[in-house]
Amino acid sequence: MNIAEGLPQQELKNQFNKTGLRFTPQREAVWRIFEGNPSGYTISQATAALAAQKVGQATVYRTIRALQDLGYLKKVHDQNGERRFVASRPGHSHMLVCRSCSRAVECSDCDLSVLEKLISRQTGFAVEGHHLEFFGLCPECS
Amino acid sequence: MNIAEGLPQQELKNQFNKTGLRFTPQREAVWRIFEGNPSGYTISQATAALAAQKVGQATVYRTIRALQDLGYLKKVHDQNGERRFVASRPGHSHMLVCRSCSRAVECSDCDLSVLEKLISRQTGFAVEGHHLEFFGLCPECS
DNA sequence: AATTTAATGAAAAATACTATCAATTATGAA
DNA sequence: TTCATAATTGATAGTATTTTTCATTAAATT
Repeated sequence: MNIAEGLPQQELKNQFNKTGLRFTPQREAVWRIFEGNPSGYTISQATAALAAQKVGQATVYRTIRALQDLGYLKKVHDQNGERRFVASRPGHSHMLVCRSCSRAVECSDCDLSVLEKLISRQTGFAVEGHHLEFFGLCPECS
Repeated sequence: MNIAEGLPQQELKNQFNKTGLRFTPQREAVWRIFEGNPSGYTISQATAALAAQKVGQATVYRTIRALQDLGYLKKVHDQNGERRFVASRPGHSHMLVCRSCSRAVECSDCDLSVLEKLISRQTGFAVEGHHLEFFGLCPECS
């Protein structure tokens, strides 16, 4: 039931290669811990977990950024306001985060265009996009 | 046209006093720079601006946190993904941030309950709330 | 195999944030 | 007002986080 379950490693490798980057064993190791955990990790949790696999701290930082840039990691905020990264599919979507276990699921994109029009009228802004994050209790924690 | 324009200093003072805190000249200085700038400040911008007014770094950190807790500062993300703080009224609301000048305006709360119900059905989550931030171009930058 | 390019990781550097504590300032009671 | 109490400040030290550097290693290309 992972967000990115069934994502072929090949797709990720291709995405890296497309921009001249290499899908190294270290980068694969980083991806694997996220792919395997729907609650994701804070940076410090990830560096700790990956240190056990002999992946250096700088590499973790660099890889998390790369995965973010490719759209395979998204940033969310847990109950404590701490920043976590969770596996996701590329593209715009919204995240729904459990306040108890931090499990995150991706919501299919919801149409806020009506809202954006309303806000444009109210404020005079040309609204171009939004970030939306939901929080609540996941089925297991309910 | 500031978000918090016309907010009486008195109200802020009362809010501080209500919890046993004092509205000191330093805290007032912090508040004033935010009140006067709809684009808000990053922490480092704020510490720099306030150092010129002889407000110490620790006090800036402490005061920003206090103003946040009281609801008079809200955190937004600018075009570079950097965290800024902008003056706001207490309570739940959404922020609309200009990608060019970082000017932020507060949107009256918009009803996402229909969306939340839909997401509950789709995911099984008990949705309790959300964070929503819009970005676009403000009238001046359009 | 030789060459070129990218990635790694250890360490240093830079940045961000928090805690400590003596001195100062405000508040309230007498 | 004066004294006692409590909160605040800011300098500094301390901790944590993130980025950069660079020599080395590994991968891709020729």
